[in-house]
Amino acid sequence: MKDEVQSDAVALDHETRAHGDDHEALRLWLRLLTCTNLIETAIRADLRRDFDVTLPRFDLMAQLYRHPTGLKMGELSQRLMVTGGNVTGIADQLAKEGLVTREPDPADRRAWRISLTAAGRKAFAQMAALHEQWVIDLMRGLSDGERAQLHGLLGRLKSTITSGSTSGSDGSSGGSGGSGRASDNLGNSDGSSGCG
Amino acid sequence: MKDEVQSDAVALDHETRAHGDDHEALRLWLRLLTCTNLIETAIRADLRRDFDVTLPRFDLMAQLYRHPTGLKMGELSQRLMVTGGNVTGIADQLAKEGLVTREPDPADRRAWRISLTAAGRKAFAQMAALHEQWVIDLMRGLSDGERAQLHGLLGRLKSTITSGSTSGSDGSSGGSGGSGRASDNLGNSDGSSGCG
DNA sequence: TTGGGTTATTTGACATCTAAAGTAATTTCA
DNA sequence: TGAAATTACTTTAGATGTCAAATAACCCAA
Repeated sequence: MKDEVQSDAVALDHETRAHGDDHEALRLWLRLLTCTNLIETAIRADLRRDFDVTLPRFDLMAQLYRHPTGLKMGELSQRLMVTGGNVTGIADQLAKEGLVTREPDPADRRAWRISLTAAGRKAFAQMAALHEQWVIDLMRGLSDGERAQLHGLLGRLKSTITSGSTSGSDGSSGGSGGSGRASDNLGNSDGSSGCG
Repeated sequence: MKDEVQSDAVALDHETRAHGDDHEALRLWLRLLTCTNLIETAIRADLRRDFDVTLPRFDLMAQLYRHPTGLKMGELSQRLMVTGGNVTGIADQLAKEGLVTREPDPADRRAWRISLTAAGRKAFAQMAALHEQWVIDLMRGLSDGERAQLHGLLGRLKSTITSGSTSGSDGSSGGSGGSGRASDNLGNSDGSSGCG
């Protein structure tokens, strides 16, 4: 084992792009992006290795696991923070694999109610435990206090973004605001790649 | 202003999936994911609206902007934290649009050296200024101190993940470590969607 | 009750991405 | 030197994702 990996070897990533004269807000954003990418990549690999399942499928099942009653496509779209069309595809596949069911919503003929099948619920439960352990592992370098502090700050950041949604500071950006369809999915509350 | 937006209206997102008995590390991860998604979605929409450019293309150009000498495909792959095949595709398109050039690396016939063309450099410079303003805007809800603190904590998290890469805590996860190819891109340093 | 406007999903065209396999050039090392 | 192991990229197949347009069902009001 070469000893060069540890000490000075600066990792290359988004943040590397940051420059001395960049605003600290920009550097903060790049670092946030890097952390998310690192964790996501790790979990994705873990899920594939141990369960041969993809992250989006896992995420969708995770949401359903919390709602035995089932969720509508739109609700899934919001919680997963992806477009409706995307959910259609993933749900279709899971249904084809017998992990979820698609049933017409009794109260609204336009909507569908998606829920986990017994097989899906069982499969997810197994994955969830391990998944949670992976996340705990990834975070174990931070102390309890640091994690709490980080959680709090991210909460502030989230509410900041969610509320001041008009975006266009005052600079030169065009007017705009909610454009077409993508904004339908905004205004969620916290992420979905959780587990059980 | 309606007072309903602030108080109770819980946003739906990944974090919504978190449950009372979930480990706090898991909730932290979901919140981190949500924040990243929110910012990414906003910036993606801004880029499309004002410059009709996609985020990955912007990111790739951002990296090159910092390196007038050019970067090799592999370096781009590392910094952008995506697979090599992905970079091939995006670089090809940018080349076709005349924004970057692909030249054989004089020192290594296997490698290519990608750099911005004059047009690409000019185009990026225009986007960068506005992009940085958008990010500053998105973060303006946090005080200088909070941003600094967040930056620091994320830095700790990043180094934590980067170093303790063996992943399998001690729990039941399989052995593993670097699997096949994706891990080639790990070990970077901070994100890439930065701007000028 | 009949329009018109809104909402829930799907579809289609494309742009990203990953994972895995293939190609070619470089290094290592006996 | 010369074959084995590496490294840099590309390619292929398939899964995600977005955006915009199309459908269908719901809701409100005149």
